[in-house]
Amino acid sequence: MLLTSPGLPPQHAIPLPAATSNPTSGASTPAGQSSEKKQPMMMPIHSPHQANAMRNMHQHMSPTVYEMAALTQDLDTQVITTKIKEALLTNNIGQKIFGEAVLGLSQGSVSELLSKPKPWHMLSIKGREPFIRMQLWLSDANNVDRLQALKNERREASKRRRSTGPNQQDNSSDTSSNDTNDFYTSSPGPGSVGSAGAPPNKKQRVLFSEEQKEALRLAFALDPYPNVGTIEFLANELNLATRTITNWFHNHRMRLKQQVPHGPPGQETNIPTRENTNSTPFDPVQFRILLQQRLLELQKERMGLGGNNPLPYPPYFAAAALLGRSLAGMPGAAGGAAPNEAELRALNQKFQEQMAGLDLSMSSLKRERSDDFDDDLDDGHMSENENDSLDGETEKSGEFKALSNHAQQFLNNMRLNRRKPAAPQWVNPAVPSGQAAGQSGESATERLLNGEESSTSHHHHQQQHEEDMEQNQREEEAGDAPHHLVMEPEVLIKQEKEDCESDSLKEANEGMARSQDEDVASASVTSAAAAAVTNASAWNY
DNA sequence: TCACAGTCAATAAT
DNA sequence: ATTATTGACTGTGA
Repeated sequence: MLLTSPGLPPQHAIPLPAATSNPTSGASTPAGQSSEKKQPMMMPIHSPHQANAMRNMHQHMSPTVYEMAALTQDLDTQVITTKIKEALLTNNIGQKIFGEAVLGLSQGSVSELLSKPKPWHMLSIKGREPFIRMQLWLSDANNVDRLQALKNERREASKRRRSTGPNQQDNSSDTSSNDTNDFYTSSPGPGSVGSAGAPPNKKQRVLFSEEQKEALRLAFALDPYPNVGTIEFLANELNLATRTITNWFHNHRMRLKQQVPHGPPGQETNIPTRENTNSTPFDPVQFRILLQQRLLELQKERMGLGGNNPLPYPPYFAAAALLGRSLAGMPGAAGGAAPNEAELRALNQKFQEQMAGLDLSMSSLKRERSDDFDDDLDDGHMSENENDSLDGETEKSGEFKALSNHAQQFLNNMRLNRRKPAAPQWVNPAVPSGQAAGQSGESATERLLNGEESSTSHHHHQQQHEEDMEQNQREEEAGDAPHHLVMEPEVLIKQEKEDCESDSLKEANEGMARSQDEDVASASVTSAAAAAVTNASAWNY
């Protein structure tokens, strides 16, 4: 039996560099059923001793972080991160070490978590775990000391290594990792490349040029949920892989949503916000025109003129949508037929009017990567005459001739599929039926844990049916079922509204919370659990 | 296959 | 040296 010691952060994150595939899914997974598990389980368990020692609380092991994350309703992530930041700062502890040792996350992730914590109700259970860990860490008396110790340890290790020559993989202290190693040429998957053994296919992060970014932002403003046709069109225009385009859209959507968590009182920003992105279906012609303008401006700005004004975007979006709507009503535009000059001119006009008051200037004009200005906009003819394309009717013909091809076919596959984004699945409890989450096999467990009384309690109150369940469960625990805690409480916090209702949870929480100190205050994390976890030497120190 | 949530990890910026 | 940003990837679910 392996009791997963609750607080253990997802181990690794330290050792394996590239091997993204992750151990978690390891062997299991028989053929069929995919229903993988994820979450905390299976870790090597250091020290079998004490493991079961403490864990007698009603023979129920203390909740795992996952469970806590699932059962905790409402936690102020902002407060937690503030405390953490403060603690790290005053003790001179870096995000890197904190992330690795406490959260099991990389520096970048920690940074994001700390600086832009998503509100609790927006987090999935998985996403809540780091916050639970932070909370637990905060309530750990020796938290700082331990990290400090670890820090020293590492420093010495690296020092030693440096002086003793290149090889010599430190070792003593489990927590190796460290800077400068990382070449584990292991790069498993693709294989093919590698060969030379030297440059393990690095990741090579492709940087977009300002122009490309601008184009993407524009496209996003016009249609945050582009369909395949649009994606392809963009990929073509910008000379990027479609995969890259979709990645960008995904990332952008997510990151946009992530910020602006405040402003609770009414006031829903009109960020794209999922599906019904009504507005127009994205018109390549329109896109080109707008883009051209943007690029011109961009260029202008680059050449001195610092008329730059920040924040073009949010407003920009609204404007674009607006624009789109008006254009939609126009004859040829988006109609399907290649636009003629008159129309184009009209479009431009419209556009100008609409955009008149806005500031479309680039906010982030910093870091210009040496005027590669037009190299990426395919045929380059984009920027040729910067003599203010608008108004003149000269350049249109040539330019749009080229475009009409794209546009043409584009418009064809357009409007087919416009799939609506799946509903957000925050804390999707569910376990609707079938195997769903659990997968630890036995449904008994699920049922048992699921919903109300779940952990803690079985002594007091209720439940008609569970008598025997209890037993089942016991057996299971004893048996092996490592994960099993996959319980899926009826958290169902379902985004907005009703977010704080689920009484079942409340109950559970209360149950768990009985006794013990309470300095953790603000949080409703069960302090009991916290204590247990804490002294169970949970972290990676 | 798409969207999404989380993360990683290479770079940028401080 | 740290922290912030961000393109890409993995695991899920529909």
